[in-house]
Amino acid sequence: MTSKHDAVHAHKTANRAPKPPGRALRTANLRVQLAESLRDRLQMGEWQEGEQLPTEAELSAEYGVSRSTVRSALQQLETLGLTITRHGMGTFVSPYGHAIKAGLQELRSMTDTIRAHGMTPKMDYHSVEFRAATEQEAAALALAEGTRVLATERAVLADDVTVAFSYETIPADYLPTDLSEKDVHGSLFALMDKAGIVPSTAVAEVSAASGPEIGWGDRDPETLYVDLRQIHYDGNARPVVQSRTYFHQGRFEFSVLRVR
Amino acid sequence: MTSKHDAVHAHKTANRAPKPPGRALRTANLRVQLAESLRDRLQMGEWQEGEQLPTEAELSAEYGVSRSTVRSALQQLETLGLTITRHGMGTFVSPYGHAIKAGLQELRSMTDTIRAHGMTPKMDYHSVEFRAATEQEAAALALAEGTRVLATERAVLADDVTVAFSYETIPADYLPTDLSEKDVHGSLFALMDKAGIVPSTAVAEVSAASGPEIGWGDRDPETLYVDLRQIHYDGNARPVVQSRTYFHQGRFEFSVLRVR
DNA sequence: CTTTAAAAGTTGTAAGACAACCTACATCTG
DNA sequence: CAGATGTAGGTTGTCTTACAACTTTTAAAG
Repeated sequence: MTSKHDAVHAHKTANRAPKPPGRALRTANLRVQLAESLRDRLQMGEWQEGEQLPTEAELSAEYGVSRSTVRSALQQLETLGLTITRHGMGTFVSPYGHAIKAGLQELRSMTDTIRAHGMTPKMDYHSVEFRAATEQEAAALALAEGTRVLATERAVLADDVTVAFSYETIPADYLPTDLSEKDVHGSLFALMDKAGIVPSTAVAEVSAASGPEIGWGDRDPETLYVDLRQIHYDGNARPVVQSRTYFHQGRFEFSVLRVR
Repeated sequence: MTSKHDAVHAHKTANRAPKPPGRALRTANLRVQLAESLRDRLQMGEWQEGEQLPTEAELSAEYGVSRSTVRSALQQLETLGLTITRHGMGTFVSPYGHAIKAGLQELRSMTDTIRAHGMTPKMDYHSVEFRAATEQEAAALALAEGTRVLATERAVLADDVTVAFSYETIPADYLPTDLSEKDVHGSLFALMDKAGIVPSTAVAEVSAASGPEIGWGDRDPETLYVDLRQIHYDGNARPVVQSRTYFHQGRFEFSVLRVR
């Protein structure tokens, strides 16, 4: 329709470009692109909680895709718990509040998650280092032991308050070849993006933790943390990042939207 | 096709039965029923991790539904992270291990979750009480203040080890009318099921906790807990249960499958 | 043996038709 | 008038058919 939502088709034609062989495709499916577009509009607050979305026919006309594709995208949103579709009535924004905007079930960078909470994110790098993978890391990332990895230690700040300490490990192969320690700042996802690596799934183990060995700088050793141990995978289920993040209890609550 | 998968159609015809008005439908959609059937088969381990599922055409023939419906169900599984579908190749079981069998993102009773971990669940009721809702409870459950609720305190055991303390509140209206305190045991989901209430979504807030006020009986006051505060909703997004569960750190780790 | 081409199998998208469901309004009935 | 009933229009649910796009296998050509 108008210029607003042409990204869907822009991608479609752009995919004819010579593709890097053996690499995970950016994402070919129309329905996935459409779902992402709608998800963005939802998270931008284009529709209120409980409000009805455009009908399938309207979306079909607006995006210039078939109703089948629109239905696929809408069903994806419903499966994620973002919308509720009722036979004969329409599709509505589900009323689960911020869980749909910043729920743990949706894989997003911490930067984005903090923004979704309405705060300003910042990353303070404590250390950045290329080194050989430890045995544990090699196992988690399905690498040969000793493979070079980038190891980072960062403090995550929201509105200039430290909300988490985070430790990440990424195989050096999955980063731009000319990268040096000095170039590492901001979002790690952005770096991997440049090398064509797109995390699409993650498994997170949740537990509680406390103790002086967590983090650095001025802090209370009695502090409780939510300990998130994650492994991120790309579209081909290949592990690409291992991370461990300690969220400062009380400063950054997060939610999970659970669906049947 | 054999009798094995006829449940899908059994439901279809059974839905002609006189429906209780104003009640959330059990689940009308064919695609949802099919997805549940496939999910059950996945969790029963019918296909190994990485293994290819039957093709869309095969499933269509096996279940006697159209390929569109099969696709809808498969896309639902993919959105949940249970499978990966590749253009021109097929649909495969995703290799994310136990996260797909007992991940927090899927709403299941604690009983089921413990079983999915390969352990035997048990509930020890510490107190069961009908009383008026507190202000906080009334707000969380969208009730008039003072509405009668069932309040329970339970210890959750896996293989006879206490893994969590749990506090639940359910509006009395949503339970069988003739229910008395003595009748409350085992799964609360089972009780609500009898009254036609089916939780379909939940929002869970995750944090860490510690202190002597958590739980009862013999225990170390230094113990760390993962604190899960949940509100469960039925298919019409009406809140039906409020709960707060403290998982004993180290005794019951849980995971979240995050999807983009 | 290597390269290229064709074929077969699988998922992705489109279009059209009709069923099932919901709401609102009009109409009938007592 | 009040309540039940019918009807029309809008929306989602399912099915059918067709073809495009992608992957692997097979066959043919060099």
